[in-house]
Amino acid sequence: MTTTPSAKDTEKSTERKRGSGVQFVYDVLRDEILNLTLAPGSAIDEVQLAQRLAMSRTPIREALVRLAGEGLVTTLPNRSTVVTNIDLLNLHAFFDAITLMYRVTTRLAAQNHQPEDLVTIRARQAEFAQAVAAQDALSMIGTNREFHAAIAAAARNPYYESLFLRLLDEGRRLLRLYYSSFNDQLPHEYVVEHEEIITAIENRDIETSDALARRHADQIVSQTRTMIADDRRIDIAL
Amino acid sequence: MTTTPSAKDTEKSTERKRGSGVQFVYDVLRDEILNLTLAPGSAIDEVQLAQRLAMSRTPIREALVRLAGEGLVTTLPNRSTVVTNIDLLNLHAFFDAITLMYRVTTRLAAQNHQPEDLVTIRARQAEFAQAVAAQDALSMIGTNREFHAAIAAAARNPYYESLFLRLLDEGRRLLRLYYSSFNDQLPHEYVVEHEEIITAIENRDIETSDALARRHADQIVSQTRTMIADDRRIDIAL
DNA sequence: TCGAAAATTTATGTCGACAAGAAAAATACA
DNA sequence: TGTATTTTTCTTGTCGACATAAATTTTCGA
Repeated sequence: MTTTPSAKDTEKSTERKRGSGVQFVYDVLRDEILNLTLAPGSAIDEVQLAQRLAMSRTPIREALVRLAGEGLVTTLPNRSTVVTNIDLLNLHAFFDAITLMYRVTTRLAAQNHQPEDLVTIRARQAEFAQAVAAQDALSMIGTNREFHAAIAAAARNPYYESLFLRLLDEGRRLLRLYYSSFNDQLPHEYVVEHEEIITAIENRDIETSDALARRHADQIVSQTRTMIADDRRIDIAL
Repeated sequence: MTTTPSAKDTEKSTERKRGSGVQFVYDVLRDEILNLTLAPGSAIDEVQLAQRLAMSRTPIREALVRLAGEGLVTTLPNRSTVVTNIDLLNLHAFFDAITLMYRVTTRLAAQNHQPEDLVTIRARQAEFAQAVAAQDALSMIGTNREFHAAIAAAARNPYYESLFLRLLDEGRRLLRLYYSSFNDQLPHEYVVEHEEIITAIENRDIETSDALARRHADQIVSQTRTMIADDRRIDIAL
């Protein structure tokens, strides 16, 4: 575990454009955190990262500051920065907030969407349906996020959008912990619910959009709760 | 305009603890941005700031990254970072979001507050009432923020809390633009409404809390809208 | 053998410097 | 005189190095 000569080295070392350094580190770290490649609670060594990504510590630190702002890492003063733990005790706050954001963004999408938004939303839904057909649980999580992110974009409210994206990412991390038991027929129900949501948005039916989003969120929340309840053994690992 | 020998130099230069640099810059910049000491749209010169605060550019850049994450500054790639403009065109999104956050945090405070929360909330309310009595518009803005921030803390939902704080700060910046016409009897109404909200929270009356918060928010929004409508001349300055 | 204090090591926070884009200025050409 | 091009200047992005705080190890004493 000292040095990681993994298969994901990124092209040449010196072939990076000026100004892309921070963004690159940010993307890599963010992805590894959300994929649980970097375990919650694990420390992030700046020097090691600098070696691995072949750059100085400066852009790495700036990326870490950014990630800290989004709550993905936690910086202990004068100490190491660690990947933020998944807080199983405050899950109710998470579920409460994400449910509200599902509802609000869907409502506002019904109200404010432009024609091109529906094209994007349908494209995301197609990708989600494809992931479901392929029984690819990981891909489902990702494409489901993008579907709702597209709706949030159509809602035209950057404040809701940014919170919602943050919550969706947090959920992605949470589901990764428990994605093993993803072999029931629930995913197909999600596909149907997505279709209903699209129709409601298209019809600019705000109340129906709200109701559908709420039902959808409740469904997701209760399934996630079940997963967690079924799999308590992981808790002690945190 | 080159060097600014203003009256706010901060003690000696070398007397700063290790690790406090970024936080210090962050606090200074944040305050100056919210007070409009740094005008929206104005560029931030890293070198000049480094000279003024007597430190290297590194901690300043990290503070800027943090501020960018909160939307207070905007970083143009390979270009200067500027204080984020107040977007008067998307105000409806702002009002929508802040109204919802007023409601949600007040609801949840009624539901989740602990005894010590009420002590804090009452203290903040006393400070607000004092600002109103003193006719100090600037202090009203600040103490009003702290009052609602205390309620948000009692709501025990960090997701709502962080969004709400961000919105309250944005509102503080907005009101600064228009705080001149603050000489009517409205502030006293706010004091009364605050008292009613406290009572509803204390009684754990969720629905009343919600209704009061909504009315309070509508009041604030409509007053702000009026201010803006009365004072269009500033728009061209942006 | 155990515990406390001192020394060492490790990693972070900060610094000054250099290089590469972008804006501004200067020059050349029509 | 106006426009295009080159040059200069200026600011940002990145780097390597040093200093300091915390963790770790070592040493000393009871």
